[in-house]
Amino acid sequence: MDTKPGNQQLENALTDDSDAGEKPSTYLQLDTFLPSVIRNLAEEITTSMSGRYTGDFQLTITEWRIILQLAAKDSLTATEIVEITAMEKSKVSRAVSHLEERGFAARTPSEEDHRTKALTLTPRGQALYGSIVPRVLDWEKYLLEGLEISEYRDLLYLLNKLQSRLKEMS
Amino acid sequence: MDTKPGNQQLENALTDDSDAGEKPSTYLQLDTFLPSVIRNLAEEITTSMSGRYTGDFQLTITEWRIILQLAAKDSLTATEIVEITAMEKSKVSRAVSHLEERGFAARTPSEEDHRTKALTLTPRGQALYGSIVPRVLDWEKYLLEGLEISEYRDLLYLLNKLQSRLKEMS
DNA sequence: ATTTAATGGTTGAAAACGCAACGGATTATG
DNA sequence: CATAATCCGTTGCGTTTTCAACCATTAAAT
Repeated sequence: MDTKPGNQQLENALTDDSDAGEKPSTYLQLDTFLPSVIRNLAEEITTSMSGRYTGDFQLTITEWRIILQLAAKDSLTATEIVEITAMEKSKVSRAVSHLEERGFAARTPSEEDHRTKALTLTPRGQALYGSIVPRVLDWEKYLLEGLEISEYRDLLYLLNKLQSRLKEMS
Repeated sequence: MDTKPGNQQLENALTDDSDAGEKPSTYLQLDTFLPSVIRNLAEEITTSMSGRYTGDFQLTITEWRIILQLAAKDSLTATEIVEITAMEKSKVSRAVSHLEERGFAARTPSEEDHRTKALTLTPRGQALYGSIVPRVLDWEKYLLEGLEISEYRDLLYLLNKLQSRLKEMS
């Protein structure tokens, strides 16, 4: 049944008598399970909003996320983006390459550390950012009509707290 | 500079004098921008937790998310999963195929509507679920030590409210 | 009834991704 | 110092994802 070779541990777990067949004793309540709730929400947000930059501007979500970071900090290193966004480094690397090819971003080798490169938005990249931001803010405004201002503040606080907790854990 | 043909709209936007060169007037505050905050958080949660099922059990995140849904509702249709998780339908389709090949899930053609198929976990799939859940709950418990119980409740409430808002919007 | 539209799910082809391995640069260790 | 270990970023390769087209079935419209 199992196509991949040599994962006896999997088979052991599955033929283990515990829980097999009946409803497992340890049951996972889905609608209060944060990983699911947050991921589903994130996915829904993305699909709802991404039309504002994928269509006319032909950006992938990954590229847009990188542009957001670069616009906010002016200059960043690839690993810094990785740390902030929790994306794979190869994913970042290739997305930046693509942005560079299209003239939206630039990679400048650092003076101090010759391993790193400073990533920046080109003027063209800033113009792109400037074109997209109003659309996105418009969308955001619409979204936030669903929350009281105090709720918005609380939500950000709690999400940040969770974020800090994850940093502690890793 | 632009490799793709025929997107004059993009070029128009970029050569438009508004915002070009200088810092755009409409600036996006990143650390209070929910799409970024939530997506980064979701990504961090995934990378932190996914080791609990990808390693020994050789499941992709997508497959695990589907298993979670099937375990919670016993029987679901592909589009129902799509609606709940906001994943692409082809993504779901192929992931389910894979789960079926490995004997974890089954597709049973529906009686009423011959277009749909009822998706279920096989006993083997339930056993897999039963093996993973404790690991995941263990991780969750650790994560939630970062929040007060009232905060946890508030967070869920607010995330749900946001979710509802998104449904309204679409 | 017959045609038309909409829905559920699958699939081909191209793009994007994830993992592991790598090369060059720096830091730590003996 | 030399040498090992670490770090930054890129790349090869196999897998997954995406987008659109598609088939089969059901619902709506004329």
